[in-house]
Amino acid sequence: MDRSALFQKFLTFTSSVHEVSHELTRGVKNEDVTPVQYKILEYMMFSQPVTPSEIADCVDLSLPNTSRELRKLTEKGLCEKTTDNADRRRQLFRLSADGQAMMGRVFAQVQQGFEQRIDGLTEEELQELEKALELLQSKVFR
Amino acid sequence: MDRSALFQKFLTFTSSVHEVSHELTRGVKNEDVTPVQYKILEYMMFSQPVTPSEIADCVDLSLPNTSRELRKLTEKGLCEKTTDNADRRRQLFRLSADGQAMMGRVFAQVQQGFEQRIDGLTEEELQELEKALELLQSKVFR
DNA sequence: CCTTTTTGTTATCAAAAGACAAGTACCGGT
DNA sequence: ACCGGTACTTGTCTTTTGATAACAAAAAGG
Repeated sequence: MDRSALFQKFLTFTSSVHEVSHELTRGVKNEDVTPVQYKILEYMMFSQPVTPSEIADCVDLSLPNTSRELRKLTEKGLCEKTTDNADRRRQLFRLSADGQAMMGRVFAQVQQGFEQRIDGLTEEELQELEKALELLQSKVFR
Repeated sequence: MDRSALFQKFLTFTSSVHEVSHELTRGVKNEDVTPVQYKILEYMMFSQPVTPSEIADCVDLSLPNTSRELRKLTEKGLCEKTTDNADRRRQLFRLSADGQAMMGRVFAQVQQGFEQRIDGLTEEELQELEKALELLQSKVFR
């Protein structure tokens, strides 16, 4: 196997993935959140509740800046803050009803774009697709 | 096939791809370019020469801001500007020797990270990998 | 108690990025 | 030669993001 050729394919592939996901989330700009704020909300969709430290780690933001953006999101009514009673230094953030609703809209749009892309594929092709996703996920993108 | 389940896998997959490519290009911050400037240089690696309009389209930047960033990159000696003689309104940008060298370093580092990830895979697994990349590229990320 | 450490917030400042108005130079057609 | 459109540049202003110092509150461990 020619490793360099494989690497080339890897490069164009990742570039395509970026392009497509950018394309799919394009409509997010309608909503009143900045890119960084969106990343935070997206992260909160997967794990809730979260502390500022966790967000800072995963979204690659300093703690002070994370705190600032969380405050802005809270002011916009997209997330809510509570104090952890087990350790009162820790603050727990979760999406508010509005935040849930907004991210729901975004994901629905992304899903629709995805469905459109795989529209017309046979059942067999879908199965191959799933296998390919799992394979790459387990062997390269982990 | 459960489309929702497939969509879920798609989501976690793209998120993993982002994470990994972020991880692989982490060292770029050593070089003296901003993220936007890096995207421009990366684009120039694939197609050269390019006009400001093409860059603006592909990197999703307004023309004035593209022009500004290209000026900065030129001042840093990372790219060069020439006028298209066929149409003297058009400006052609290409990487300078320094720019080529820098992007070469970055790509070498990315390649090394990639090799490391696929290290230990058998010849057969590599073949499967290639197939999977091609499949996803052709059916979803196009 | 009394440090020390952890967790988070606030306040600034600077750099990067986005938006937009205005201007220059060139092309293509008339 | 003129005119409308294209390609790009310049200048300016705002917002977003990044970095850092200083602070407060709670926990952890003597």
